[in-house]
Amino acid sequence: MALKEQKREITINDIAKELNISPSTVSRALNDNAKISEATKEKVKAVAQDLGYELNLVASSLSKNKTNVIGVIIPNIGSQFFAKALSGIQEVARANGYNVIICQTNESVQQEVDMTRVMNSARVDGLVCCLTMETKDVGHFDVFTKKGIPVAMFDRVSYAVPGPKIVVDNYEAAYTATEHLINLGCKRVAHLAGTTSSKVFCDRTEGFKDALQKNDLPLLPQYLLSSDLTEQDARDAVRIWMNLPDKPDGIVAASASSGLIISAAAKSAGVRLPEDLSIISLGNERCNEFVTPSLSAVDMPGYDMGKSAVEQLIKCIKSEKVDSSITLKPIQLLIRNSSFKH
Amino acid sequence: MALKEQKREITINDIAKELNISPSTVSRALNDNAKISEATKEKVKAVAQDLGYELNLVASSLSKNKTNVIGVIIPNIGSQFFAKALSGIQEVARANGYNVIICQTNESVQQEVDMTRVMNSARVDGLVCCLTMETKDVGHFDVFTKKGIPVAMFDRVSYAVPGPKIVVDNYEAAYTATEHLINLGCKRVAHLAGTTSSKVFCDRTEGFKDALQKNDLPLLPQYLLSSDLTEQDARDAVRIWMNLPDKPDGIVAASASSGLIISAAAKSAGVRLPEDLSIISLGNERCNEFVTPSLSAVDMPGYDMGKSAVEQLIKCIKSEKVDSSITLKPIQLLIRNSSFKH
DNA sequence: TTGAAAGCGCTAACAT
DNA sequence: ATGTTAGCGCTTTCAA
Repeated sequence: MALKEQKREITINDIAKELNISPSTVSRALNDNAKISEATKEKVKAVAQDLGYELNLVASSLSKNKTNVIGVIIPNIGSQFFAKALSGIQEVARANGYNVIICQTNESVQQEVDMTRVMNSARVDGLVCCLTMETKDVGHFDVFTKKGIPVAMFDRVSYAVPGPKIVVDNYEAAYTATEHLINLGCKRVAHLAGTTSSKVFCDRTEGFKDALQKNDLPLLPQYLLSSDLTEQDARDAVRIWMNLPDKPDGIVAASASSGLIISAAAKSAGVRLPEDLSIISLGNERCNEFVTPSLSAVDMPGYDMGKSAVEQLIKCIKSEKVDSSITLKPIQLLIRNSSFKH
Repeated sequence: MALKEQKREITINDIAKELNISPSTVSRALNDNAKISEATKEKVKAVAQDLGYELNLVASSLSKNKTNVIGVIIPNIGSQFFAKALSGIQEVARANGYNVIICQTNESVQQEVDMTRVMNSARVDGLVCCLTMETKDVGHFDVFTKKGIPVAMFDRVSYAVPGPKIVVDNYEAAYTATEHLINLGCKRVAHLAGTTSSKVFCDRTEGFKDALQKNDLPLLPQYLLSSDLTEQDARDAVRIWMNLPDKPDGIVAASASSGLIISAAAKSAGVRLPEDLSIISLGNERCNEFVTPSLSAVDMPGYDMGKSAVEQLIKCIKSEKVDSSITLKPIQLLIRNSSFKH
């Protein structure tokens, strides 16, 4: 136990006194203001260093009415997609001198609403956001829009909120994945879909349906299961499908995690992969390479999306214009052994 | 493109004018000060709501000399251990009204040093930190210690910095894992160790060595490989070991990721798991359950460690005492098929 | 090139 | 129970 030492922080006033100059000169010198002589700058910086001065960002923010902080609201850090996005966000932010404050919503709309209030109170200069799967109403972003604080959204976005959007074509992702299975020779392709309240998952479902139709395959209702994509949902889906008289011979999983579970469940049910059943997941995780058979996937570029979101956001902050451009990031079909034609 | 609207923020002064009372009364009312009449509080809150007032945390922080922000410095968000820790940190922080600003060091000491400066400038109320594998000198934390700002460290800690420490017994983890393989009948147990500049990995190596010794197994130098645990390192290790006349029949991997790669590499080299080779990794990831054979591991409780770190930190912040207690979190041996006795 | 002074929005000691 | 006032540390007009 050590008592808190009451060493007051060094301020620009301390530096000013030390040099017998005014605080404003010190401030300007430290900020490399053009009108300050090199001599003064050097002296000021030397003393600052000597005294161990560090800018008080709180005071600076208050007086500049700018915090240099970007707020990030994401559903959960646990998913590799978001972890990568966060890395991208972090890196670009830091490289541009922004700090990042982060909140997870855990897919709860209420938490999302709460978090926007926190971000507003913190007076962030901009917001990067991926909505929860359930977010319908986006009124909680109005406060930023009204103040001209830009909000960049990625992946799960709402076009009702102005600001840059970074997305992938989820329809195409599912279409490509489904067609890949069909090209492999699959005749009975099933889809474990996500919640219908999320556009991302609706698009994926549409892509799935259209791929079947374009390839003259019937869409059997029992082959299209919608769920929250929990572990249990995935296991249930496999159980249901494998008890059908006409078992599917191909499965498109709406998420990376459900794909992994489907594959594991099918395997332990004695289904031979990929001979009897091909599987592909929408969303790729590191693990997909390690399982047996390795799991094919459509990769969504998380890192890139996070990176672009902040880049666009900073552009808005700097220009004081809110640009509602849409950036479509390319997806990538990763064919692995779970869907390999022999 | 929308032009930034210049709507000034609502302040307590606006509320004060509206009600013909003083700003301090407003401030007190909003903060539920005991000396303010219920009637006034209600009026103030009603008007605040009406006007869409939101506390300016920047101004509040400056005047209170307290930001309600906790800084977090971690090596990388990509690892599941840190992602979980971050979740724990986030949750406890938010539940206690703290915001969290996060920086990744990417295992770079220089970045770690830079990040401490940022955190200092941001005047965080406390710091949660997991050191890089290479951090030796910890002078960059002195600035916090001197000011009485608590620094809680977890996993990779330095006892040279005062403050709570949340750790696991890495010696025990490796000892337990190694002995588990020995009990299985393994006679030639190898260890892919991490860098010797990190205490965590040194402890693990010691645990490995001692388990061999206590069980009267020789420690052959070629069975103990130290590395940075990159993907390439893991592959190289497998190649080296599998070309030995006396191939190991058990491997203890110093990290979760290296364990997964070792297992995959061994499999594709045609080694039968677990018949010819048992594998266990120190650190568990979701993926360990999904690979074939499922990969045994010693689980390190990331979520719990993050949670405790913040709990202890907040205790220090509130009491204005820096408590250097050490919390040892229990580890868990997860026996899966990669080390299963038949 | 530098200084003086006001102000960012809130809090808190002191007064009433 | 409420008002007055000063101040947190910095930036920024305006003046010199």
